[in-house]
Amino acid sequence: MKKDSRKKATIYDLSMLSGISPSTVSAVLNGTWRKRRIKESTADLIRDLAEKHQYTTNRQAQGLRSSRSGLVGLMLPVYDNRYFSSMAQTFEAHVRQRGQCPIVVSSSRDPREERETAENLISYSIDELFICGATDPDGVHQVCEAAGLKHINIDLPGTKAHSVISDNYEGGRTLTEAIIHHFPADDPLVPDELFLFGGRNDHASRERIRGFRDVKRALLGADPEASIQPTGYSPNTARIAFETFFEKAGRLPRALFINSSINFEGLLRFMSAHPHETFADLVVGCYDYDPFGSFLPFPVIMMRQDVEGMITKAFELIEETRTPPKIHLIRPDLVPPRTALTGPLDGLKDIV
Amino acid sequence: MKKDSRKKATIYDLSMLSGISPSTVSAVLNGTWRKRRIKESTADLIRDLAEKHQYTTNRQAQGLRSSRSGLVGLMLPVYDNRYFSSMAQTFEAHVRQRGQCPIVVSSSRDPREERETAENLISYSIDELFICGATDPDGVHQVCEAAGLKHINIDLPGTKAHSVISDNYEGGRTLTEAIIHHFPADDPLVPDELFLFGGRNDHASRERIRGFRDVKRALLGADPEASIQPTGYSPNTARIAFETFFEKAGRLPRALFINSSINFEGLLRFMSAHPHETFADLVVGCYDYDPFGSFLPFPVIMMRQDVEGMITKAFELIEETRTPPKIHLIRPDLVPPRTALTGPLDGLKDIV
DNA sequence: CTTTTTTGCACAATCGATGGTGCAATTAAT
DNA sequence: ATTAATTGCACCATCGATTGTGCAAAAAAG
Repeated sequence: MKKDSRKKATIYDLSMLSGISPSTVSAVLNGTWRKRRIKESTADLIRDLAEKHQYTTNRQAQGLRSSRSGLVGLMLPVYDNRYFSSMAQTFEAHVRQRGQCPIVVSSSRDPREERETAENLISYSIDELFICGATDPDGVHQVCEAAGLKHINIDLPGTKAHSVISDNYEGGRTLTEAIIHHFPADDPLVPDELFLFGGRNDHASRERIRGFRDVKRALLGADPEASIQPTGYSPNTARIAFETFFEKAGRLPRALFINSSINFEGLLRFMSAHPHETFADLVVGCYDYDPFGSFLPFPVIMMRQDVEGMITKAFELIEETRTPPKIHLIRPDLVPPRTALTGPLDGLKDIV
Repeated sequence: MKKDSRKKATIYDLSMLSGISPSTVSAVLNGTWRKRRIKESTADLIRDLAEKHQYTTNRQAQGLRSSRSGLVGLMLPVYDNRYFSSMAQTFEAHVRQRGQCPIVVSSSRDPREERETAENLISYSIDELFICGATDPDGVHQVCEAAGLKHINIDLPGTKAHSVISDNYEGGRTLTEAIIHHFPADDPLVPDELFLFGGRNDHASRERIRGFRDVKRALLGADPEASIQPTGYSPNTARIAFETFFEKAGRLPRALFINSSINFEGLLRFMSAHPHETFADLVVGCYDYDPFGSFLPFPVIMMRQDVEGMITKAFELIEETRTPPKIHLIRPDLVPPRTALTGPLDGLKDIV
């Protein structure tokens, strides 16, 4: 009876089997059947049949017709660190809860690749795009705008669409204060013992640096220009910066403000080439949270960005296209050294 | 002239504008035009027009017609740890290189959710599915099989399709040996000072445990049953196991074989509740690599699973459906303490 | 027992791209 | 100058679901 069981059943198959027209089958299965005044009994019949034949709707056909795919895109710079991977995890949970399907891609912080990635996603008729940590959010905006695609910026702000980002200035202040206060009153930090490494000339780095400087000036009385060492977002350039500093100064600073966990990995690389004693009295503040990072042999104070809060806010705002673009700040949390926070993993059932 | 510029141009638009038939336009733009004996000049004309109007093909329509979407799926248990996030990163790179689009989803180690996730991906007519770390790979296989979808298991093996997994037995042996050899000859480890925590009753855990026991018996002469403490793959159950042990024994074992970085996070949670001295002479081996984990205050020996190797092998094998299902083992690498390996992040350009 | 209203569903066009088929016009062969 | 072969492209059905429209049959109103 059934044709090749390898081919999925379609509404036409169900139509043939039941003698009911394809349009009615469709209406029943997509829930619009009441509006179309289909008899309850007819609906039941079709639903049974659909179940029996394991019918699932072909989303390509559905999407073609309705020009909505049920796909929601998230564009990330990279997957492979705790900040972005928890972003992906949280995003996915939200999307699936709305009955849609997440499609997460990375674009390597390259403006051209960002635009091409967006184009590519658009060719799949995605319904919405979350642009996270883009180097050129406004470039991506143009592409989305041209296709009439709803979109929102996360992590790094743009000027053409709403943005939801970490409160980098306040976060930078808080972290800097925590670093300074970590030193005892009888042996306090002095201005040229506290350096900021990492980041580049983007909104997040600028704001964090501004917070860093403001607090440094206020609490330590001075803020030498040289205490800011932007390195880009790469472990390797950060490593080189640490090496260079170390060779010049003969030691690391007593205290480091590291701009991201990616840059922190640069410190790890530096560490692997130097004996443990090099870090005996080091204090690190890192703008990102990584559970293992929190337990290194020296005190590591971390800022956990509120990923859940950012994603939630972004979902609220993505519908909002009437009001002029605005930047929404989400406060990050200070995480003291040796702290293991719970995360998305804790949502899973504990099966042994 | 142009209609709503918010709507993407279609082959019909280009057809109207050029006076050339849609089928010819299509042939030119999808590359089959030589086979269809289209004049070079006609092709040029259409390509110019396509460029001018920023034409991109509608993948839904294309997919509907050809029943191939260009989407390649990866199903993960979770995103949020370095092993799986590097899996996602590596997978994406391979897929994009083949001109396809990655679609990564997580399924929480829940057999039902795994099958439903697969169904959902299938409804998007994905071309291939990589099933990574699935609790019930054979269940997912059934779903794929019914839809005629090519698929392959990674990380945890199934019996119905090819599997590419870490060489858990050899890895387990190597790691156990490394732990034991980390202790000096004048104060060697004794059998009941080395415990294995984490994992559950899955293929990976069983093989690692087998390697652990074999080496332990060979090098230490005995292997008490109690030295294996499966906890499932959750930070919290692992934490509880450490707490329980600690309360009973008054201390942690001198050496730990931890089954995964997720379980290692359970140790972090335990650590946050105990003073630093508790871990003064601890040696840890962890079956997974995390750069920050490698630099904890005690020696941490890690096994890095060869994600790149596994993904590469999986892409080779997924085409191979004639031969009976086989398990392909990929050797992991031993990573000594205080080692910062490079990873996918290093592929990015270093922009400051 | 008509006329009007409501119910229940079928028909057919549509979304955009693809590929088999057919048919002029051009070129080559005889 | 015919016939045969080749070139260049148009036509049309198709993939599967959606939706506006139309039309019988059943029910309600008169």
